[in-house]
Amino acid sequence: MTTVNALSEVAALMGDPARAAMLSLLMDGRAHTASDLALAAGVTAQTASGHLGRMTEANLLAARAQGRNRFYRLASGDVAHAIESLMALAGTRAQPASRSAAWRRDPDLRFCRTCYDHLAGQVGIAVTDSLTQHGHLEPKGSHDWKLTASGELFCARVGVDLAGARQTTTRHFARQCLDWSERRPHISGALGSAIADTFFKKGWAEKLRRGRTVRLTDSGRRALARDFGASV
Amino acid sequence: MTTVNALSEVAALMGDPARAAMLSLLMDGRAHTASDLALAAGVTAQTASGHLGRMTEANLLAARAQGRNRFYRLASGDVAHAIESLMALAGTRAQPASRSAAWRRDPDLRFCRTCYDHLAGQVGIAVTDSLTQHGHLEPKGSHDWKLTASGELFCARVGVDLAGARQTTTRHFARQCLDWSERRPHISGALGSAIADTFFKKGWAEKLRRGRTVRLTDSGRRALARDFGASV
DNA sequence: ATGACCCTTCGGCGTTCACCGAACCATTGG
DNA sequence: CCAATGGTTCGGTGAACGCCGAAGGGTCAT
Repeated sequence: MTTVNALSEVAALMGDPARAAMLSLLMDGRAHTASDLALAAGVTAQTASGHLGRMTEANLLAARAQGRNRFYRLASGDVAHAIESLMALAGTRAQPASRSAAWRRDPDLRFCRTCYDHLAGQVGIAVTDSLTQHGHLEPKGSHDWKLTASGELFCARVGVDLAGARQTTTRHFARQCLDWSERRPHISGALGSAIADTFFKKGWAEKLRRGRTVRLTDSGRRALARDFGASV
Repeated sequence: MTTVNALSEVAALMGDPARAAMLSLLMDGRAHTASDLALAAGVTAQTASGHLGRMTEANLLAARAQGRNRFYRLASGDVAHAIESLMALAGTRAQPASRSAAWRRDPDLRFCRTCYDHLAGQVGIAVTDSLTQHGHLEPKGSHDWKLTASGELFCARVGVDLAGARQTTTRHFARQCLDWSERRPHISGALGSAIADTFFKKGWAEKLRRGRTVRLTDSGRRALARDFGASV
């Protein structure tokens, strides 16, 4: 009974078009101002404020005041994961015709994007597949991965900050996150975040100014081939 | 953006308390009747029908008519995954299978009964599972089974009158029939009837005087273990 | 201070949608 | 045949909620 109410309440929060637009923008993992989110949702500031308050109240968002602005971000990776799962469902809703139409509309987003703080899309899947195929990563249960001994060596060689990822105790270490465009799980959690950080820090990838789209640089493409044995 | 609208639409479907209650019940992975779901949601049959129609339309549920009943189940594991992700946000977990009042009203009926002319209940499912797990039977489409070459040999060895079953041209040969109590398909059609006949002819099972309840004899229990590799 | 900017709270309006009563098919059993 | 059961469709009603205008409280500049 309680669990049912909780399900409907959180789903109803995501079920409003304005709130969904806000959440969609926040899927880039960055913090956005209230007015920025109002603009993205196509509503006035008052309306947006109400939405943001409710979502913060429900622990979907985390708020932080800074000067005159108020910044909102997704409260946790779990929230991003749930949103991604729902998007995966939405992708299967209308099968072939409208799928290919909506599919081609944003090929860059499909190719590489941030999902909260880790990589998603073809690149995210390529990284994950490389790790599993080389035995660095193994499925553990239905929601997690296990980093093997060879995986630890691999991280050290490539420069992934494993120690930093292990420091956070409040967070899942290696999580399976269902990719909405590829429809297969990619690596998320603290490890997924650390891997993404490596990509950004080494200049292998860079976030575009607007949206969740990520551009894979030439050196990133070479790194994928050299270190991961993958091509995209 | 198309993906935003799709997100809000699917989330809004889950956001209604009545629909959430239905989905929560369906998380047990089984198929449930429309009235069962109406009861679980605490709404009338008309209201439930509307909800179920909308969720089926959106490919969240799959419907299958059987006799007077209409069985609904989650359309895919992805749907279950998304629901579970949403439940995780509220810190609660999917509830295990809940036993209704009708469930324990007649344990014998649940154990073994006739469904028209073939076996149903735990025994019917055990027989069907044995055949599929040994590669004798394969799903064909969404309503039929295919009897493999090894399945033909198995029938000959156990004494199922395959030739007689093949004679009837007016009837489906190997049909999937959704089990009322187990909520999974068991074998029906001419082949299911022939298998049941074998059980009755060899004294493995006998129909009780009244009702559809069937009693599995001791020799039937041994035959299940010996010939089918199953235990109930 | 004064204005400009950002955000929130309040109140009233309008649309949406979940709900049920009633009536209408379909299947089954006697 | 008819009665019983399960399910759906239709129409009207009521409440919930998203929306904006107006007003108020912070924060930063000049």
